[in-house]
Amino acid sequence: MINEQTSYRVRFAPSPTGHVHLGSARTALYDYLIAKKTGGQFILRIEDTDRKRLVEGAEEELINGLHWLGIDWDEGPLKGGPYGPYRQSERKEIYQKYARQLVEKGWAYYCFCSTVRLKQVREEMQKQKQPPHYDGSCRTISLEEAEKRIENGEPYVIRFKTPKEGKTVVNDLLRGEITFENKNLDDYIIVKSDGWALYHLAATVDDHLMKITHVIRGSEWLPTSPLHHLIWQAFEWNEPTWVHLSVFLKPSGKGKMSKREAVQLSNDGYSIFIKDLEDLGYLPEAVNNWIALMGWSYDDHTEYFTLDDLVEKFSLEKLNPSPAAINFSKLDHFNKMHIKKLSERELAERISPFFKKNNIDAPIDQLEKIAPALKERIITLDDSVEMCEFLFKEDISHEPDALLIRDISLERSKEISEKVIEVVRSIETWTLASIEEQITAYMEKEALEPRQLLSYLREAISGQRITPPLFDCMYVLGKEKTISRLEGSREILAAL
RNA sequence: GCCCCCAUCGUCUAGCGGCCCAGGACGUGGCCCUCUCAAGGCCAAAACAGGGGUUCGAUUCCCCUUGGGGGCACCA
Repeated sequence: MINEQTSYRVRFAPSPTGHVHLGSARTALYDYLIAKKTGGQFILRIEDTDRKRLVEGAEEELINGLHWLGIDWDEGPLKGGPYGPYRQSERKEIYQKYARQLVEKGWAYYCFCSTVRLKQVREEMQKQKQPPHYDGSCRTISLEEAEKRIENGEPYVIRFKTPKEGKTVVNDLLRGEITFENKNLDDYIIVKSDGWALYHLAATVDDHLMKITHVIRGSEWLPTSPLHHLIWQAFEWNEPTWVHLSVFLKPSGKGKMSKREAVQLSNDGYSIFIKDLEDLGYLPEAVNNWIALMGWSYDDHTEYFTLDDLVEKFSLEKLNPSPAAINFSKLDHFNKMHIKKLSERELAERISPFFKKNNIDAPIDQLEKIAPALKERIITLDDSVEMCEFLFKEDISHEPDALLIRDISLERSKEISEKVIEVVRSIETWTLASIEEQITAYMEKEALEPRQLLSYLREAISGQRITPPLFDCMYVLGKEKTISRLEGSREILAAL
């Protein structure tokens, strides 16, 4: 049963019915990693057979999300491939053909029960404390009679004829053998009355036709896995290796993510949707690193991974089957780590869009100069705007009181605000080193503490209480602008 | 109600019978460094759900209980 093939063919098969969330992204990532690692192929397949649930733009969002994360597929939409089409909505006839095969082999049957009757049956079963299953009343209809009724235009579905006795054993890579009593299984519908195949049939047929060796999917599929196993057997096809991933729980660890929690999260500056993460200032590198480690580990201490590292180190055997609570402070941590690893130029390029979004004209070259200081202190990319927008704005404002130098008289403050301008003027070569040297010398001369003079200068040139290191700020601001801001502050003080 | 899965610090996890009076990371607290904010350094508190077995020896294997999660659609 275990697949001996060394290069894996895996598929990520989302349905375009909403936003892509962390759980799907992690499945896609694992698919990508194991395909790359084994020199196999990663197939993207769109499962859009339920026409009613389609959401406009969802497929585009999905593709953008994967691109942003750097997860590229070998076969699928946009790329094509030898086993296409890769959109299930374009494969309707294929599923019908195989469904018919199942009927002919006696593994499936036509069912003419109305939804009204089905509902009644279910309710009756529940009243009797039985699993709410189909009662199998159409099982006994002969193929001949069924075909006649179909010809007469009677609506029908196709059901899988699940054995009533015995057991079905599914082999999961992480959990081993899982045994299900057939009597607890249902005669699941595999083709709807509109002629579209349901997941169970469509995915099985596609996985076979696309030569998938390993199916990596969420553990919400575990309860229907015996059905899938049975369908594979009915076709006498070689089953892929099943890997059911754990689910993600909400940050508290109690229950899975609900809509309410998702809203609460976005109020806190977080999101479980991939499309939001970019705008929130997260790096795809960090997101990958973070989700990779939710349910997988490499050893007892390594935590920092690039995508390439992951490709090299990833293995299905180290997957953890237990559910994992989402921990956003860990995302922040990884974001900091990956920001630090960025070159100054790269960081400048990545934060630039956030300045644009805030209508601040921040030249890349300037951003690059402040990048070293920024690297050490921003958590998300957008933090950089708040921290150094004053460098690029024309006007800044002050609370007059904030300009007062601590522990000295107002007169002395005024005097220093005057003199320090001369010191700055006298700096001939505007470099980080000379700025620091001259200011420090002046500070000593006046017997001022750093917390006095430098705090004043910080407020004077920025209007902010928190900035990157002062000398870096002055350096990037430029001599002229520094002087004019010091003059502005001097005026405010003089008026007090 | 029925079926299935899971179970180590608050959280993510290492551990696949003795290396473990349980290791790492995030977060938390303290100290040092310091021009703000960070970063960095050092230190601390913090876990094997409970009960039975198996074994010379269980966090590791088995069973039960409890707890948590998932599923029971003409959705995936």
